Amino acid sequence: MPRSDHAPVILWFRKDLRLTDNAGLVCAAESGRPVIPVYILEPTESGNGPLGAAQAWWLHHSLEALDASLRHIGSRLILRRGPADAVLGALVGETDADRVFWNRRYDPNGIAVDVALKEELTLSGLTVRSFAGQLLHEPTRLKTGSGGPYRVYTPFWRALEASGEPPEPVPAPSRLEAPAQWPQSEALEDWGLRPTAPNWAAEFADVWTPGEAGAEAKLAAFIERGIVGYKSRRDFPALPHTSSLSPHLALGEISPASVWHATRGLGDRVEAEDVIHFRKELAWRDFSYHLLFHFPQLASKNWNERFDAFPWEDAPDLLKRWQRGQTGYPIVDAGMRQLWRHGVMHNRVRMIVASFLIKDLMIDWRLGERWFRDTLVDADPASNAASWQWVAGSGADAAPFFRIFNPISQGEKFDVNGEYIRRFVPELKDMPNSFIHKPFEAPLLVLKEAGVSLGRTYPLPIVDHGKARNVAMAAYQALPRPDET
DNA sequence: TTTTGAGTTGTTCGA
DNA sequence: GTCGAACAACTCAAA
Repeated sequence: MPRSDHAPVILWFRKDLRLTDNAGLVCAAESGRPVIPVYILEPTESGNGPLGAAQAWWLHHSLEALDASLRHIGSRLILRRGPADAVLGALVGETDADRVFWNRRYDPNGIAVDVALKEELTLSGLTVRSFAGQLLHEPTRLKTGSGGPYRVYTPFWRALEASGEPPEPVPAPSRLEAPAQWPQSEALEDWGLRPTAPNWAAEFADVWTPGEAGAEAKLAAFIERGIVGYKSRRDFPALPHTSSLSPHLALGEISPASVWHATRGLGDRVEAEDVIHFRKELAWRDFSYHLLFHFPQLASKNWNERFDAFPWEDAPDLLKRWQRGQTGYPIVDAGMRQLWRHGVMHNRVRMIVASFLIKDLMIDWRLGERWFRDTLVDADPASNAASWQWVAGSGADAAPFFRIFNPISQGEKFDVNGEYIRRFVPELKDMPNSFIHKPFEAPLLVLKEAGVSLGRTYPLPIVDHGKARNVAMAAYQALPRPDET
């Protein structure tokens, strides 16, 4: 038998750290050849884009989990650092592999690297194959009637719904053939992905189990309990009715198609409306990638250029107070502290804190985007940028400028009993419900009984929301009209 | 080509 | 306390 029939396949893992519903992996397994799974830690300027500190923690544990899963099917994960072309070139030389498989990624950096790499490897005689699986549908699949990309979510959703279900997930292979000799792997510990001193990620492990099994457990729990009443209850940050799948999806520990199909056939137990609203959230993720694909500067430039003239404040002290959860507005502080402690923030609270940074503090949304990217375990280049622009009003299909969240009424509406506040802002835990969202309006006696001393145990508000709102409205109204630019 | 209906997530004010 | 209107105009998507 000619030697090339047994030349190994290199399977390059990227944002698809899973065995189930992994098209590239299945194809490699079915080739009947030895498979060499590899993960490459690429420099930030190439490949995956900047890796935030919180997500780096996650990645460490996810790679550990992936290696363990691979060992169960007779394989293992090879770890290498460096630019993808150099690393793959070296691996090909060391292993005599003649084909490289991967699943496609859709962020602009990743696309650029992959396109160049595919050409380079193909020219040097290798077979390169890439597969879909990071999104429900690839970002070029849905087009408007005139052939362009969608800019409004609702028509995008209708088109997605009308275009049929995403492909059925494919099962994990039961066995991978090992190469005669494993190439060298770097040690995960040497990558320094976890924080050392101070260990700000100490509580992450209480909340999260990175890896495919953790993702499946979260999904099962959500299908069992969370999805019931999802449409209305998902807005309440103290309730466990969001799926918490975003960090798992961000690194591809579970595929969006698997999640989509898991919400089928739930019968009478779950209202159809709840399923639809959950799927619409999955579709938002696709819509964000659709936007990013067609507007690669989504994270750095206003999608709507009119906003280039917005008079952002240069206020590093206020930015720091926001980052630390010391604004004096309890719902904002609770959200920012949840983010710091758990690497995540409830979706509704994200809107509130984002609105506060942009509209109350008039700080550039890009600074908020950057902070989220560094602190969220679910940091995603498309969702993060698209959502910040949505709140700023500069994005596609964005919030109108007059939609300015009131941090007091949002708190009163969605955290009625202050449960979420008490969890993350313990210095307010004894405040009565009537003032927990606005301690600055509480009579002295109430404060005293709750053990709160404003400006000492809990900050005074750093801005007056009412005044700040008027200033922001005026700034938005003063933006040049499109025909004046 | 032109027209038309519609557009994630809110707040405030006045009747 | 409740309710509807105003808060702006713009641009998209499809007929």
